[in-house]
Amino acid sequence: MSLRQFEYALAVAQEGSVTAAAELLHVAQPSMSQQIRNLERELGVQLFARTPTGLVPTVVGRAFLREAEAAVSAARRAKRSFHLG
Amino acid sequence: MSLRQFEYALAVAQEGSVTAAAELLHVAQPSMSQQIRNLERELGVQLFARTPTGLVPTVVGRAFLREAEAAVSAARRAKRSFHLG
DNA sequence: TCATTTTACGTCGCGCGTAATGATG
DNA sequence: CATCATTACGCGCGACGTAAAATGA
Repeated sequence: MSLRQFEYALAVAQEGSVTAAAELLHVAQPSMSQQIRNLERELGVQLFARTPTGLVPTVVGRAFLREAEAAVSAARRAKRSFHLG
Repeated sequence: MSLRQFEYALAVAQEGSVTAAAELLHVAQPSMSQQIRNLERELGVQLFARTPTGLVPTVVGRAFLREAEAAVSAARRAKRSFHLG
């Protein structure tokens, strides 16, 4: 369970497909597909429903994505926090 | 820049030394020392001042740690988010 | 047949532990 | 010399990309 996987899941949710999310983040599409599955496997939960045209978040997926968004945002703030103080 | 590194930095800040933080998180002490340095190198900032008795956060370190805490908390909530909805 | 995801597989970076070294009182 | 951190080094896992296969309209 890594920040990178969180970013992947958020991108998939935003783009609606693994393919679009992968090119958005400049990674190979199978790599992203694999990481989404790894994340679901580790959590023991299906985050996305597979449709012929892409992936759509499940109910539990949406709950997860809200927290993942908070985690990624906080991590980005952490990365830049020293620019202020 | 990973969640694990965030947890390491928080543990070091809490415990006041790499040694204590390492045994708290059940990792070898040099491994944690290395990760702290990797984190500082990646950020380009010294997060902790080295003293003979351990490590104490710098000013920028404290700013970083606040955000890191938020990121780790959010990640933990994400991990358990599906237990509710 | 075209768009998608998934599986298979080899590679490479990196996080880890052990051991050795450095630094400080 | 005791106690801390750091450096050195090798191992193993996992994230990645390429290629091939599956699935569906």
